[in-house]
Amino acid sequence: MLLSALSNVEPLPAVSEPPASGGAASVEVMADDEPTIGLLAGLDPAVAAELLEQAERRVVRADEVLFTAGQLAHSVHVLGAGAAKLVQAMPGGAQIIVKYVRPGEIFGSPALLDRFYPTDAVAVTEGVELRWSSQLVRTYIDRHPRVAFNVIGDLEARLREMESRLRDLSKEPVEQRLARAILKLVEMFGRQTREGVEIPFPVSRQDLADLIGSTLPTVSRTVRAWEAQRQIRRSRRRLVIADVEAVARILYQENAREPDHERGRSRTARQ
Amino acid sequence: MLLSALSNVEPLPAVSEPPASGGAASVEVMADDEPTIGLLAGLDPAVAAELLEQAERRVVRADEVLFTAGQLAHSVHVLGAGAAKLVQAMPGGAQIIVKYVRPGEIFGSPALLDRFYPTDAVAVTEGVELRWSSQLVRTYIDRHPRVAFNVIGDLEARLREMESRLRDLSKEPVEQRLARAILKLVEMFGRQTREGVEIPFPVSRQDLADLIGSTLPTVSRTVRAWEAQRQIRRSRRRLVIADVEAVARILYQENAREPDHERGRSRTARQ
DNA sequence: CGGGTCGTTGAGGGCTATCAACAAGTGTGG
DNA sequence: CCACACTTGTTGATAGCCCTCAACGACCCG
Repeated sequence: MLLSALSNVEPLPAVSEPPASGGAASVEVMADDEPTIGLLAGLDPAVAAELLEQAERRVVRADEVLFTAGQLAHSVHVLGAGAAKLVQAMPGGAQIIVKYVRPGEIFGSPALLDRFYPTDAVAVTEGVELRWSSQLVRTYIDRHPRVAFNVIGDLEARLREMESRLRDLSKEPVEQRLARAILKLVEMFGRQTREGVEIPFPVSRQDLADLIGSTLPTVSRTVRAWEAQRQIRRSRRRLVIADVEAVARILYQENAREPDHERGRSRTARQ
Repeated sequence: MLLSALSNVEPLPAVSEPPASGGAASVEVMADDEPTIGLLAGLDPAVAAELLEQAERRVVRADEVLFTAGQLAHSVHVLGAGAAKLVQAMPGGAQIIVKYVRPGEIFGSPALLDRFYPTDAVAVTEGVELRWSSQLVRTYIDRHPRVAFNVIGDLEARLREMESRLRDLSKEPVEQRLARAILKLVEMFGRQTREGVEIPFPVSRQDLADLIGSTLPTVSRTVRAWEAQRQIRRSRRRLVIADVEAVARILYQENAREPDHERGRSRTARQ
């Protein structure tokens, strides 16, 4: 009964490593419609199916809050479909978007350690959420170490992603940070349409600002300029990237001051 | 033979959760001299001892490179003593310090997944490094799931730390970021001396800049001002924080615009 | 004591946050 | 279906933080 549309996931592709997600702008558009659930990767198909069956499935509406920061984390979450954002509110009302979550990615993993959720999680589209009680996952980890590796892999990937964002935030101007953020969205969620690549959920200017650590007016101006150059369009609150490569090219404009021909890094080169 | 000074760690304190390391400025100074090795937490003492014995121990000099970014990660690392920094070089020669590592913390965990080290690791003091081949750790994870939880816990903690830094970097001016960074160093490495709390290894202005995403001259100016106010001193290349509370107070100066009395967040409040 | 690294300080200007007012889009109820 | 309220986005003006460039001083090590 809990098992429904998703039971067809059973024949899992074995051990599919998540893409390395390096800092470079590998411009690709998401292909698969059926999410690869990181947590189940590489498991004996029977075990995977069993674990999948025990997930609590739930349809979520857009803008629904999946959990909030500070709650005791009781379960581990994965999206079966849809998308969500992890948001951290700051004193004063500002907020940052820590991450967009796509189907298959684990979130809420602090549950495994009986910690508190560090962020709010908000669905940005209608979708399907799978939840496992932390206790259950722990028993699976005990019996199937592969599950632990899958969690570790996911956390490592997120850590790499955060490191990369930290780097960008420190050293790149808004324009490039914004380009990078959009390219990342394309890579994670982009759907090819006739008009270009579409991000299939609303992304407001404020969202973009919260993603790159900037402000609404600044983001607006920048995006506007790109709209004027026909690189980006907007159709009913959704971003459509008409010319992905043009956006990617922004990353290399005027940036990358030549790496300083001296052997030892000169002083100014370090910053 | 490999087993030497560290064998006395055997009677481990059970299940010591690492401190939550929240965003707030809990001003405390490190107390324990014998590191609690996260990887071994909560294990049967016999197993812990066994695993500890299998570590490859190595004395490292200050400034020694423990591994470099891009290398295939063959082992999981922990410091038995000393301190290290994880550094990510950026095109153009700039770099950022991703993290300072203290004794007991796991680093180089990508090894578990046969990935590549994402950063350079450089010792900042003489110290002791423990290494386990990734293969060995994996067999321990298979047999003792607690090891996996320890890794997960460590990664979670780092993720929280990164989120917190991302938040600060987005929204705080240099002065406060700097104060926060210094307080963090105090919390992680600070030793109480007669003159104040000392960070027991050299931290250059450039290091501080790389830590907060700023530049050497700016950091220099700021720190200089604090030195003039006797909050901070320097003795042979080491930071000494004379008045920790004064530094902590900087976090609250002029910051924290009042949280907006309206019920719904006003527009400007979000940014 | 000399070279090199690291730190200090000044001047200048660009980027972008901030403030503010208006426009456009979206959804709702009459 | 239109009008209205509300949210979201646009655009201008301004200020100021901090990066950049640059030159000099201090410290450390051989």
